[in-house]
Amino acid sequence: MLSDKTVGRLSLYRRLLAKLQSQKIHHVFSHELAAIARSTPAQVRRDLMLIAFTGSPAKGYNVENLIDHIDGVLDAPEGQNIAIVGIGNLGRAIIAYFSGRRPKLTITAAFDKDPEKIGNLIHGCRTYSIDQMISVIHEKNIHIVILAVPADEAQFVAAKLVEAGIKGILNFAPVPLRVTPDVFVEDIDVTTLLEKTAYFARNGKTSFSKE
Amino acid sequence: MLSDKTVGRLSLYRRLLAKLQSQKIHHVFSHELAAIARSTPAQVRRDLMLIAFTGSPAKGYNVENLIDHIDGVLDAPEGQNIAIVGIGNLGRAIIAYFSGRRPKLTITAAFDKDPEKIGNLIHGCRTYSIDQMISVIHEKNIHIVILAVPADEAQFVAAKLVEAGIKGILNFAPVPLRVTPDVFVEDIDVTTLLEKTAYFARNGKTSFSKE
DNA sequence: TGGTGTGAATCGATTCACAGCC
DNA sequence: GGCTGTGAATCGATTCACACCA
Repeated sequence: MLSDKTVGRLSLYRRLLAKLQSQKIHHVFSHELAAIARSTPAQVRRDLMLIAFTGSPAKGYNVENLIDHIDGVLDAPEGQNIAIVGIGNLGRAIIAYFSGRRPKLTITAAFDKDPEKIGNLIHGCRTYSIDQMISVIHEKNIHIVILAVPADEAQFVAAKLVEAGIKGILNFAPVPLRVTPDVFVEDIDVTTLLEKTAYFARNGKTSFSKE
Repeated sequence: MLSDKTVGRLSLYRRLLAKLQSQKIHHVFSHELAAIARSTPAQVRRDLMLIAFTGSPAKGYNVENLIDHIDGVLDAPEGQNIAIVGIGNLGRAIIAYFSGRRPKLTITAAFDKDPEKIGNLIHGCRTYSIDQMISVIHEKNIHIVILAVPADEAQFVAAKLVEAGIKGILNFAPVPLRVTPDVFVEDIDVTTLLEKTAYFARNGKTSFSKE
């Protein structure tokens, strides 16, 4: 299985390669891809080696083929449906941002506890009551959820999601979720990330210095 | 200098300790803190060792003292002002979220290019034109910026921020920023994180399994 | 010559394991 | 007995360095 870090970089490479493709660039060397991805040539070559993609010393890597190859690794051929819970500013921002961005990942349902919001369409995505969550998740064959609710509701919702058979949670709530071990949780803890930024800005850690 | 990972965990510990404090819990053992932080006892003890905080075998760590000690490591005593660029749904969500949350980190200015938004107050934070950015950043002594603009504007704004002498950027734009090496950049790449969640949800990586 | 693919070396972070203490 | 503090061992990720190729 690929490591967390490698999967993250592959996702980034794919996005940068799509940009190159739109500029009619058809081949790229590891040092070129590394430069735009803020990585190193050796890292790029290692990552591509791990997914068994090969280039040629003469022309480097073929952009189209590499995109297709990464698609083959990262995407489910049949696509994956996603739900989002919590339709505040953050939830709306996320729906707007993802609408139409990744063809194989579609946000197909939104949930909120506010009765005012039930039935609303946001970028074509319908809002349901949290009470309907488990049945809608089953109906729509959803296995991944974006959790964008306040901290004090996160664990309650997470428990329901586990009950509904969810396999992955992208968690924006600043709370370490307790879930069964078969569920993958990716935390986005904005407070911590801001505190880290403040700490390193103040203590002069640069993107390059090692100490 | 503390590592990135350690700083992140200290920020999390502090938040969890504040919760314990509000529950009138005054001492905590490394295995207890580890359990609520989803970490390990050895990791907790190592992190606290790195900031030279000591506990006692009999009672564990004193919650109040540890919070104060982490404050001393992470916070600037005089506080740090923060600006945010880009007042869409995401920008508003972030301002609302941080308003009053960390006393030593205050969002004191917002910037947007939309003339409609200039002058608005959002949770007490005034919106300025991007044209005024450099001078306002100097006036308000801001060294940290949250970047929440669309991908195609991010590099342009980042260049201006570097020019303004910013030392840290929390970057929500899905673009690897090119900045001078004295600037610390923390990326929050939601697309990549969602793709990672989808990949591991599909391939059955659990929070515990190692393979 | 200047790139790829990759075993080996290195580096950093985590975990083990145990001495010392209450 | 069960905890802390920490040197040593381990593990995982990155980087080096070089054989091989066009």
